[in-house]
Amino acid sequence: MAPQTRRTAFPKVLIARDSDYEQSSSGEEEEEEEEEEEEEEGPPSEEDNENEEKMEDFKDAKRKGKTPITISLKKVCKVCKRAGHEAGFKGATYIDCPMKPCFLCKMPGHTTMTCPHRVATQHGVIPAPHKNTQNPVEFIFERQLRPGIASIKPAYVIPDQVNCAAIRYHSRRVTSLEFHPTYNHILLSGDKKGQLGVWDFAKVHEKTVYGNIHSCILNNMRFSPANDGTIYCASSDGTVSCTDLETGISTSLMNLNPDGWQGPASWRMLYGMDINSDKGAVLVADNFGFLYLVDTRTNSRTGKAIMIHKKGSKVVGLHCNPVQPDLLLSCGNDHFARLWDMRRLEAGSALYNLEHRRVVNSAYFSPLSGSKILTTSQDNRLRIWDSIFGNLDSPSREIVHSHDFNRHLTPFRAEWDPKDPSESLAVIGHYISENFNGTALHPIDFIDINTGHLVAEVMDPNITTISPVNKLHPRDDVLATGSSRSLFIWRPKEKLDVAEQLDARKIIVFGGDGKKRRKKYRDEDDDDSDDDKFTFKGKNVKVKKSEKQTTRYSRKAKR
DNA sequence: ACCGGATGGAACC
DNA sequence: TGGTTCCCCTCCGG
Repeated sequence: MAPQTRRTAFPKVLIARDSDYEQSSSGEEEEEEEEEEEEEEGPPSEEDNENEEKMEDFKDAKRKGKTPITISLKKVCKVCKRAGHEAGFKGATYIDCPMKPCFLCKMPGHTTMTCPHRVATQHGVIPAPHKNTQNPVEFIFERQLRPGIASIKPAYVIPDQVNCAAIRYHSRRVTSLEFHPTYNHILLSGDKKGQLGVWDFAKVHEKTVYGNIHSCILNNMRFSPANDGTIYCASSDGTVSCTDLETGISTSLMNLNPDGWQGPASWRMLYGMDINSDKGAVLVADNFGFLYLVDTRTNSRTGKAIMIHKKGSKVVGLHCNPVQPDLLLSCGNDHFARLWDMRRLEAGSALYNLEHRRVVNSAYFSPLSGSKILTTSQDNRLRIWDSIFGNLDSPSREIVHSHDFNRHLTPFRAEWDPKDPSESLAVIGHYISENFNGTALHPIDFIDINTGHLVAEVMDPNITTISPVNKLHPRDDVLATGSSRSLFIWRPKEKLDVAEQLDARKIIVFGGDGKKRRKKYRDEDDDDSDDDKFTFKGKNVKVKKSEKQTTRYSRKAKR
């Protein structure tokens, strides 16, 4: 939204040659030998010296707001523009630029290949300090609660095989997922365009897409606790909607942009949302730091907007404590997650302010006891804050994990496994790719947040896109993934029979696809009716025509 | 097969 | 404080 500007002067031209360094430029070398300290990196290498002059020029031009055009006859790193190394894929392995801090843990001196946090079985563990050992709360916990907690943790069950079809009914990337609270096979999905999909993944072909509820990003959705046929959605169009899933009839409970588009400075977008059934309220928060309450009985806004995060900053997440209805957790772009008492909601009155080094993508209470908080921050760390064994002044544990990509992707959020009685299993997509048998894949990680161990990485050679949106089923061993525009359902491999495993390999992309895309495969004007038919579990479903398409989840091959 | 665009945040000054 | 520029593994479609 920032205004586009044009360069006013022609930039300097630099030429780097393979043999000895020679330079031709647009003319006079003013202030060429101006003193300037090189950025603090290790000792300069041969290549550094060779290119010093060029770098000076580069910086010089940069200072004047002109980016020089570098005509390179020499192989140069695309990241740091220096010779002697090259960042990028070597086969399916990505080689980092050694001049940059580690892309995983952000510390200088090594790359992701050699990062100590990259060891698979001990993924990025920073040991948890065991605090407050003589704390009376802990004493009571040990006396009264510990006996009720199984000492031997049940083995985790990991849904690691795509078993029913991948579906692609969204025309833009998926931004949110929610399982139906009572129907086990219904998955709701929202996308960047504001479309809401309802998918019965047991009857694979049964899907409904509501395209008229919102006009842009569907950021969060929650089922009504009172009526599980009703879903609330918060969108970047500034409205909260309440939709009946049977009829598709939707009402708008609140519209923060009643006057339409008046420019980016006034356009309000709704991000975080949760429902407090105890108070009969839908809580939503916007991109200017404000919280709004909507009464679910009257479907109308109550009270005034409350500033809960830094003025002008986006509040991306809200979560009500599952046990204590008065506790509210929020997180946002001001680098904080904040804990609030619903009875005393006013600017600056948070009970705790959980500090992070970067933007906080999500903050969730643990699903059963509500005593732990799991946050995902753009500094590539998951943090666990424990209100019983720790205090909320600092995290009990930090887990280094690659999820810091920002633009063009839905933000990664670590999600609890709602079925895990020990409240220690979390799932989160992985940004940087790993080399799996020669294919660069972005796995979905299952992490034991008590130990920091990577319990499992789930991936499929046909899914080459990044999977930032993941949700574990509230009752079944099922994982739902939103990756680009596609949805995937995963189940544990050992629970699939042979036929199901074969099915999983056969049927891949089907369903209403974008018309423009389908033109790629046929020229005639088309609607949904003339796709090839395919039988899956006795149901007629539609699949793409070409053989390639039926064996791939995504369109493009990656090498 | 290439390339531009949609985009958000941070680091500059 | 605001305007400007840059940014390391996107992904789609023209």
